[in-house]
Parts: sequence; C-alpha cells; structure tokens
Amino acid sequence: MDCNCVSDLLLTPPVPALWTPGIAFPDWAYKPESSPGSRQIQLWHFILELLQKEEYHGVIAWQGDYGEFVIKDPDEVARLWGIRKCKPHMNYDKLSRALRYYYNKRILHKTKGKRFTYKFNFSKVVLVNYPLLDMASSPFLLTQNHFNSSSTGPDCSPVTPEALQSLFPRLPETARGGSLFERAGGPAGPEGDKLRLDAFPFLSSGAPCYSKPPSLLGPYPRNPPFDYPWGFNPYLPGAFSLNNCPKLPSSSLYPSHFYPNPLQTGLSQLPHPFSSLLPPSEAGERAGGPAGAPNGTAGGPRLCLPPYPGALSLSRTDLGNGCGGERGEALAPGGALGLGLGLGLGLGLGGVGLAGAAGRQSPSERRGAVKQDPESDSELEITDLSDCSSENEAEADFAVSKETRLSGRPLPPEAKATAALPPLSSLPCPASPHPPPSLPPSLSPALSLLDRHRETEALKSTHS
DNA sequence: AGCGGAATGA
DNA sequence: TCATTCCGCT
Repeated sequence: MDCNCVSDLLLTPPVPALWTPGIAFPDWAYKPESSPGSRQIQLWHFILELLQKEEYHGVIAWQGDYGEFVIKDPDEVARLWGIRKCKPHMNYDKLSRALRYYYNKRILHKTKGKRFTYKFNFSKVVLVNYPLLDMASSPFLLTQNHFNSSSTGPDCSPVTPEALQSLFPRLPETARGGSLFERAGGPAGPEGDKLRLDAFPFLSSGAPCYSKPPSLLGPYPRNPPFDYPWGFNPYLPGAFSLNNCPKLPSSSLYPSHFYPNPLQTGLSQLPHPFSSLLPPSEAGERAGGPAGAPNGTAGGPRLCLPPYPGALSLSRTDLGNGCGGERGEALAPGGALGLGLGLGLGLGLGGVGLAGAAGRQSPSERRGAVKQDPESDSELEITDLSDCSSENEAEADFAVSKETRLSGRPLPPEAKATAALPPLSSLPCPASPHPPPSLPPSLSPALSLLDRHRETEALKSTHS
C-alpha cells in the first residue's frame, strides 16, 4: 500500500523526572486486543494522544472547561487521524462523524456554541478502559456502599480531569510511604483500618484543582518488547487477582517516590475490601500479558494497583496499527496518556468517591455558563449517573441508548452499586473545591455498614 | 458547523 | 464494534 501510515509515529520519550498529573492511558488502552471491540486505536485515544502532545497544541488543545478541548485545525487533525488509520481521504467531516458516535456512548460530547469544541467524559473513559473495575456487579460493592449514603448529589458524577488530577496528584507530595492503612481508632483488622490516602496518591484529593486537564506527561524511555507495564493486562482474566498481580520492577524506571511503600506491598495485602474485589484464582497464568511482559517480571513486589499512569507509556508497536510508519512527527507515543489502573480503581472509587464528590459539578457546570439545555453536553455529566450504572446496568451501559439514560433520575445513594472499594472513609472529594474537613470516622460516608455499626456501638458504649 | 441515518467495511 | 463514507437536514 501506499499508505504511509505510521504505526510507530511516536517515539519513545524520555522519562519524566517527576510525574506530572495528567491524563494518561496505559499501554493496553492502545492495544487492539485489549480494547474490546476494537482492533485499532480508537479515535478518542488518538485525540487524547494529540492533546497530550505539546507539539500539537496548535492543532488541538485543551481549552475551556475540564475535559474540554478545541480542535483548532480540523483539517490537520483529520489528516493525522487519516494517517494513523491509513485513510488518506479522511477529513474533518468524517472524523466528526466518528466523534459523534461517542455522544451516545458518552465518551465525548459536544460543547455547544463553541466551534470544534468537544468535551471528554472521563468517567466513561475510565469505564471503557477498566471494564473489569466495574464495581457495579461486584457482590461486595452491592453490599457495601461506602460513599453515597450521605451524598445528596448525583452519586455518580463523571470523573473530571480535576478528579483525575486528584487521583493522581504529584507523588512527591503524597508519597510518604508507610502503611497502606491507618488505624482509624477502630478495631484492628480490615474494618478498623483505613486506606491511607497518601499511600494511594491516585485516590487522594490533595491535588490542587487544575483548570485544565492533563498536563503533559513527560516522555520516558521504556523497554521495547513490552506490552504491559509489569505485565499487567487488565483485560486478562485474573488481572486483578491477588496472586497474579504484575510485579513492580524492582528497579523501576521511576523514582521510588512514585511508588510509596504501600504500593509495593501490593493489593494482596489489602484488607478484605480490596481483596473482595479481586477475582479469586483464575487468572493468573496469563497475567503476564501476551508478551509475557518480559521486563515486568523482574523480582519485586507484585502490583495489583495500577501502575502510575505516568509510568505507562505507549509502545510504538502498541500504538501502531501496522500501517507502517512514517511521519515521526505524528504522535509521539506518549508517554502515556494515562488513565491508569489507578484510575480504574479511582473510578471504582470514583464511581463513588469521585462522584460523590461529584455530586459536585465541574466548574463548567457550576458556572452554569452558556448552555443549559437538557441536551447540552454539560448536562452530560448528569447522564453520567448511568455510567455509574446501577446494578444491572453496568454492562449494558454502552449499549444503552441516550434516551434511556437521559431519562434516568439519579438513584438514591443507597441504590447505587457504584460504591466501591474499601473503607476509604477518609477519601475526600477530589473535585470538591471545598475539601470536606476530615470527618470523624463515624460520619464518614465511606464507611461500610459494618464499620458504622461498630462505630455506633463504640459510641454507645462511650457515651454510656 | 453540526447532526444523525444508512450502508458498508474491517 | 468502531469506524468510514455518503448524504440530507437544520
């Protein structure tokens, strides 16, 4: 073919000295086999990719509200997309048609009144990338709603860039090592421990609110034959299995502060909540990923939690579609766009925590700006409630028609199965402009029923 | 510019 | 499934 598409347009970038908050997607997000239903990079991946590259800021860039981006040069973006997909005749009209299909999926929506301006629905993006982290179907989650009991707003708001940022704050600020859990003054054991937010930067809300989404992730070098960092492939059965967690390379590419001790301990040591989320056994054998994740298997603690997004990068081969390569300018593989697993988990939380926070609106919504028509994309965040899928809806989410979703009302907090993960009672709302003061454990919405019960009992005895 | 249906391809 | 392509409509 005369198609000069480059699969390896992206050059492996250098490692960032410090991880920068940003939206990144793990390698597997770009792997055909890892993306259900798609054999090639998807348009929205591509868009994010471009957005991540500073060199394309003249063509497409984040602008406006969180997750909002503007295609400054539609023709160029289309051209790049065409190159990537080996579609020489691609144009903005066609590309935009493809983008429009994302409306129904609510991965993207159009910012009305602004030309060539679209907005990502990050919560959907996360779900798309971390289907296995859909907590809605988890028995555990169904029985433990840690986040919404006191939530008044939509229990499941979208994960905004802001939230993402919160999920992945700068590690240096949060990585302090130490135990994954901190005693909440409660009984020892699972219920008595709380996840240390600082141990899970991506769950922390300490990050500042970024007015814009993703900052660029610095590039970093990676080993070539490498499919999934640490051999982690969330799409493989058992990817989250306790005993099959990918290992964190003992000699990580990233500064140790990127991996607080807690992380190194791996999820396998997390209290029940987490373990409950992990599929028992199956799995493991292929956990190493297709390629066996050569470099990810070095010794070292196993990592069940998503590696740091910034740590994930796109390998050319991953990005490539086999068209052959060509314009080096085309995309650098980025270091990784990244909604990492962290996000996945974050989302899990997110569905909850974030969202809980979520009841909060994104700045844009708050601004109540421009459009408020029901159909408005701004409103999309509301429709996102469905993203958090209530019980049975989870899987069907994508298939669900817009109408269906739009008609839905927010379910009562209790009804949501979005609650996720463990007693992250201390998890603040990332997106909240006003981080809730640390609530006493007993007031924390994140506590499980059991936690509450115990605490209630404790209080009773205390008062008496 | 933007939308969405329809047919089609991979 | 995810586009791609075409196209009529607003």
